[in-house]
Amino acid sequence: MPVTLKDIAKKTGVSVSTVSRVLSGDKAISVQTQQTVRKAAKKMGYRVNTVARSLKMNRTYTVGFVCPEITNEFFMKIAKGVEQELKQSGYSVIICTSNENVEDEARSLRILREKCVDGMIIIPCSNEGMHIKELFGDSCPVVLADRLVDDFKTDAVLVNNEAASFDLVDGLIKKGKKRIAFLGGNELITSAKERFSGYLKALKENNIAVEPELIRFGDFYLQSGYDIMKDFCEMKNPPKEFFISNYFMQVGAERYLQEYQKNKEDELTIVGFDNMDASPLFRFTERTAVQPMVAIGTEAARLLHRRIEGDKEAFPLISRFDVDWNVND
Amino acid sequence: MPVTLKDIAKKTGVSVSTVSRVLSGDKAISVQTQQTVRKAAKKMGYRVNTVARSLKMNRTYTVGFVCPEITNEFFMKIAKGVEQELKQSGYSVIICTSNENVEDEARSLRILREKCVDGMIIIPCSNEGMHIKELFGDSCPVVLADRLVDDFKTDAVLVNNEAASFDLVDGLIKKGKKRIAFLGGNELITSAKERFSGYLKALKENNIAVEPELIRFGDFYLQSGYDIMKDFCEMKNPPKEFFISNYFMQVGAERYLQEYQKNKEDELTIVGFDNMDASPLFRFTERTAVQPMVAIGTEAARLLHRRIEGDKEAFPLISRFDVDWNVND
DNA sequence: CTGTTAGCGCTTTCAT
DNA sequence: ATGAAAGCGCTAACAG
Repeated sequence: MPVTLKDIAKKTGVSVSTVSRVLSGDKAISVQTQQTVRKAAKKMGYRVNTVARSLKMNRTYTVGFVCPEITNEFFMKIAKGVEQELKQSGYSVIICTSNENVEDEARSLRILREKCVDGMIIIPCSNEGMHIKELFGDSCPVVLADRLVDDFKTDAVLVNNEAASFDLVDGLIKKGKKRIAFLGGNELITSAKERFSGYLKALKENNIAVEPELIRFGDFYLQSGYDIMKDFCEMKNPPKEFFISNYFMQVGAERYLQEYQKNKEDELTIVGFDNMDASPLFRFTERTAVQPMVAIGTEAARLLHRRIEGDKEAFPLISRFDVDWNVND
Repeated sequence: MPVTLKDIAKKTGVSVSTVSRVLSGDKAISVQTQQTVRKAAKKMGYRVNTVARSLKMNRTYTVGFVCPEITNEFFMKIAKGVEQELKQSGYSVIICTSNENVEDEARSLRILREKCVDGMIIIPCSNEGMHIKELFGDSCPVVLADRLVDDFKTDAVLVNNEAASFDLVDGLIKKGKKRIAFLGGNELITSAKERFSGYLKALKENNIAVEPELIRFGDFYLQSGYDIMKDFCEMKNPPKEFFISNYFMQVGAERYLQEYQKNKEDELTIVGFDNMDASPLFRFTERTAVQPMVAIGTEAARLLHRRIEGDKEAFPLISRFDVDWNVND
């Protein structure tokens, strides 16, 4: 049985409230008593029961983080930023997954709601936000990261997707490339949409006609990158330049090329989003826009913290980071 | 303000205890009352407050998961197994990081202890276990994953490291290779030690003398793989076969080779542990032992669950998985 | 400076 | 079948 304040009170002969005061650093206690209590607490191995404290204070010092997939390095870098930042203010983070579907997402949100988290950081798995609004709308602050939802306006932290993908595609065009294939992410998702806009904008500004057969959408995961790259390569007149919307689709695309194109002397070029530890091993990926993943998490955490503390300013606040640039080789 | 049982009681004219009974599925309540209460609860948007429930029941239905680094795909696959499995029994998981140091690990453990988790799954960052024992030793079940600690015997789930690395090294030797370099992980860590034993055993059984200059230990992270590979390649008489102790060190080693050896026609061969999405892009890695990462998590979770439910059988229980084999190309 | 008291929201005997 | 009452461990007025 864990030691409680009562046990310490009994042992030291003071009241429970005095023990509570000492242990929560109340200065208005005689040095004498402080010492006695602290010593006893230490000796008895006292650990505060935060469940009881939370019930009393109506504050759990816990925030929820929901993302589509927990083994995804991109999401976890954001989670790392969140955790690092919030830890400093005494919060812990419960990480939940939506497994890329709205039902699981809603389930996770419900659990977190019942655990009485003080705030939520969500990387939504779709463009739907009603379930978020219903559960947390007016009771607990919510910050979105990486993506927005259509039907719930709240604080969010993202990157300048359109500008970055414009720059990437425009760069290829300036080098004389005109047939640039587009490997998109899940079309429901903000970042996929915005990166596509950037692509279109670059073509338009350079007066290049859109070729619908050069545009394909996947789901931001490896297999879709593999499959789409395969389809492109099997066209009668395959493109040689590619914009790939995220890291995992790059891995898939590079794997396809590695398996089936290794002996061909084609000069293929890939540009796209993000850069991870293994990226320098990619053979065709040339230039990438790299999101400041940890910083996205840190910023989302800061924003959330402000809201938890009661800051009502400029709601909703959408914060956009610029990407960094990476050149391979 | 969230709706409480009291609110529902007031609204429906029954007592708080009746509402509680209905909502926790007690059958000994008139169908009439059940309906009324349920309807009211739904209409008012009632959500149980698990903080209060936990305090009363002395059970939080929360377990802690502590690992050295949250952005590490290997650890997160284990976490995924844990989360998937435990979710089915109504538990949620708080994931914390030790940042690869014992102080942070102890800090995380303390927080989890204060949050009154029902159990712990730990991937320890070193061979030290006293802080774990002191905090949880007799109050709350602890299962270790991937690694053991020296001074605290408890349930654990690992793989057959020695046998796997023996097989890998022996395989190279049988192909006539005699100078196999060893790139080790953090020497404090079980898996690093056991993989080294397997290497030594393979040399010994094949009557090959150990060459100390072919043995180097890193820390299981990319940079150490890079650095050690560099050192090996800069020897007067560099080895051509390598055993690399984990995936991240493989990435580092492959990156070094990619940067500095790309035009040389050396026939280098790498074997080692684990296989991730990007592994097929590795140029030199030939054969790997792949740990069933998700299954390790699942098993650890099952074990923990049994202990939480009070199973005292055969303590401590050490469960070892066999690895799978992967051949590149 | 310290003790007494009340109560956070819930579950659970014990009555009835 | 239902209600009254106690209490989980803690904090916070309010007294003194």
